[in-house]
Amino acid sequence: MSEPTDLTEFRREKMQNIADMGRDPWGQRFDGRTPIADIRALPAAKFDDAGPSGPKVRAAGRVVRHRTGGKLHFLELWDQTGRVQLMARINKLSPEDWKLLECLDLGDIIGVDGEFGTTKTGEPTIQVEQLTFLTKSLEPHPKDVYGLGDMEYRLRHRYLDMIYTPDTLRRAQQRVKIIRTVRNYLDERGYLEVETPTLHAIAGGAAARPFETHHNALDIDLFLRIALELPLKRLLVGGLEKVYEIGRVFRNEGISPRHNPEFTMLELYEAYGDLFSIMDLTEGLIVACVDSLGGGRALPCVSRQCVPVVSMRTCSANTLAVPGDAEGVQAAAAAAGLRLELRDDKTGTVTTKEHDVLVHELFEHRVEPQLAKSDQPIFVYDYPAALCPLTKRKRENPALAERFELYVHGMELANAYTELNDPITQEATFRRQLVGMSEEDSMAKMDEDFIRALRYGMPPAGGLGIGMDRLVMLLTNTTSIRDVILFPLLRPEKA
RNA sequence: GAAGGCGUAGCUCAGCUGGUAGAGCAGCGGACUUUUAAUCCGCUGGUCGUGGGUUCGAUCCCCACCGCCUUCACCA
Repeated sequence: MSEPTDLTEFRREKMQNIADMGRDPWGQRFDGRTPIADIRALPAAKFDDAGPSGPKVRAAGRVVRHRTGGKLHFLELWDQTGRVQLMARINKLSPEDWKLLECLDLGDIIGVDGEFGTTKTGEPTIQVEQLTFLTKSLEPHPKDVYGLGDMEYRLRHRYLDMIYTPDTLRRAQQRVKIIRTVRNYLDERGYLEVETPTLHAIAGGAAARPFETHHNALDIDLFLRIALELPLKRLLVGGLEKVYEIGRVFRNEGISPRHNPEFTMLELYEAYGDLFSIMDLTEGLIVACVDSLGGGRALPCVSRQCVPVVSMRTCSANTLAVPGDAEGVQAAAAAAGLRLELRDDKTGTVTTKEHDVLVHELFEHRVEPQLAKSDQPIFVYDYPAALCPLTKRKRENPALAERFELYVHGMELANAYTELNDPITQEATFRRQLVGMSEEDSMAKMDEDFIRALRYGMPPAGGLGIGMDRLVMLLTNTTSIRDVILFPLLRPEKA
């Protein structure tokens, strides 16, 4: 990548010096080390050459600081659990190890054996007695005290970001905890985790542009999945009563602080449930995730009483003061600066937007910003049915769908339905969606097999989708999805 | 896809209506056995994102391109 500079030349020289001493610059197996966090938890007394010695420890890690002196060096050793100071005194080391010490650069990986204790100033420290060289770092490391400022640099050198931006590693570890908590929570309640295909012949289950690919042997075009929904519902037909999948989905759309082209989704289906049983589950699940990180429940996401359940209609009416009739909505939409017409760029056709679409746009433009101001998580329900093709309609009002979304700090965190299991209605909504769809979107073809599966009979069910990346963002208090995805998509560097 | 901002040493950043670049840290040499942003003395380090243009002269002004960031659009 970068051309050799003087800085790397010096490191190469030192690598050669190490090899000339008969040490391996690339190291060997190193058994019996203790994680630095565990070492720091040991009882530590002040070093005393005359008195009894402290516990002998072995640690391995990366040198992230060093303060050299004539016959006394201080270093800092870093591993994934933390940092600890090393003290190297010339009279405690063999002459060979002292020579090796003088070949160390920032970023080298070493193993140490020594006594654990504290220095004069009380700093927990390993007094090094034996030094094992494990890996030479040939690239100059950033000086960590100022941190890494440039986001592009951090993303293109994520490995350095993990070492020198403590939050990056911490969040990666918290992400693991959260996902494991979700699995445990669901497993304990009898949900089966399954894996369904990533390559789909028809990209269904959501309305997003898919990535396209091609299978050579079958000579067919395939799509990376945009949702997990349709295969999982087939499993409900097949008799699995509680299923979930945590998997990567791919959407060929814009990149933003809340969107990455590939992201991790939880989808879950529960036979004989509905959106309210799912609401309970969602709360329990998220609370379990909050608790898994320790640090208490900073978010008021504890019980149903604390979580307002807001109807989209009520919400719209309160915030916008419009009646539920079509004229009122149109007037409010116009006042909000929304376009009332829909133009198809390909055909040039101009059509009036449907009432339901306008309600939804009003919601997004006028109500969502209000939700963002709320400290409380909010379940929003009573979505216009036209916006929810996979959702069962309310029996008492078929214009509304049995769907809720959970908003936290204005971010859509979860999306749930009472699932539509009526194949006749399902086919009709699919057909309605496909009418007038542009050529570009025609890959969202009717999934005939899914309809067929419904005709065989899918039990009434509740379903849930949670964007895991956004959940991690929420629980780790970050505002960019790039902070919770270790390798977000970037344009490749030029050669 | 649109608008705005940014790109200077290994890292973090200065650089004044245009006179071919500075600091701290890192690095190199030296001193130092209790430092922890160690300190002290000396030194090195740059195709100022890339390519054009204007100008006697461009890091600075103009154009194009590349990359990142922010907002918007897309994302039922």
